[in-house]
Amino acid sequence: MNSCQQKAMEKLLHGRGCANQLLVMDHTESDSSMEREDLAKSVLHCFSDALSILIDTNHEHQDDQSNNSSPQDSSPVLESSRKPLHKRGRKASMAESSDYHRHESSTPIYHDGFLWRKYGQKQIKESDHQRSYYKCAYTKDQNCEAKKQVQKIQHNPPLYSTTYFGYHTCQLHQAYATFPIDTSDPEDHEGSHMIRFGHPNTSFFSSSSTNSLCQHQSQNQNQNQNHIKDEYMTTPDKAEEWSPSQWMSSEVAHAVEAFEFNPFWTSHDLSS
DNA sequence: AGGATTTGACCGCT
DNA sequence: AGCGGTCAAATCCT
Repeated sequence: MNSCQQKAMEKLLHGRGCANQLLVMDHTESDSSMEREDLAKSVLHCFSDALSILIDTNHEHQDDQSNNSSPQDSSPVLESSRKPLHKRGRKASMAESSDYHRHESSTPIYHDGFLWRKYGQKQIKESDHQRSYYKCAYTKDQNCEAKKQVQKIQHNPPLYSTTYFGYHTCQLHQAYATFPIDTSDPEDHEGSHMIRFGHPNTSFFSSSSTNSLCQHQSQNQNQNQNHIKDEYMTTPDKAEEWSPSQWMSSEVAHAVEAFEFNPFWTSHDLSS
């Protein structure tokens, strides 16, 4: 897979993360409707970005072919992958980096499908609000260099800017795919505490007996999963009630249909 | 106790 | 020199 395909895949995976978040939100909470809309917009944004990348890549590929360039030169290399990272101090401005994307929303995006660890907060000049710095929770474990910055940019109405830098090389997204799917009797949960999350129709479970990555994730997403557990384990008949169009804008619902979007696609699915 | 967050210091870039 | 990104010790939280 070349870097642009990987970039596009990352966008799609991020979109999936947002979609997951969207799916697990308590849609009975009226005050979360704005956040749902913002997440839905993020999903659309990610799809648009992925499409743009793929279209651009296709054009570049065609250009390369017309220029008779060698096949190994046809994969554009991300600028960031060439830049050496300093151990400490300011790099070339992150916002000047080519591989970032920015979302603006009325609520800060804390839960976007990835696990983040805050590593700094700073008052930015000519801004009334502080900027928070996050890096992927698997930075050390898996050398994942994805980062994000969250900053309130407007007070009334509240507006938050979330900027993502770099790409997840961690296996978190694959952990979703490696959660065991329970094919046994749904009543038989002996020895493992099954937590169902995501789309109620997908029989998608996390188990306390899965690998450490999954455990880590399930510990750190307690808030999410607890309410999912509460909602879906106690009311299995919710499956009948689920409909994307109920709490997605029609725009998003159409996009999901158009993409035949499945929030549990794996990176393998996306790359094949 | 261990992990996450806060916060002041440090560092490189402009 | 000032600014912004990062580090790491201190502190907080569970």
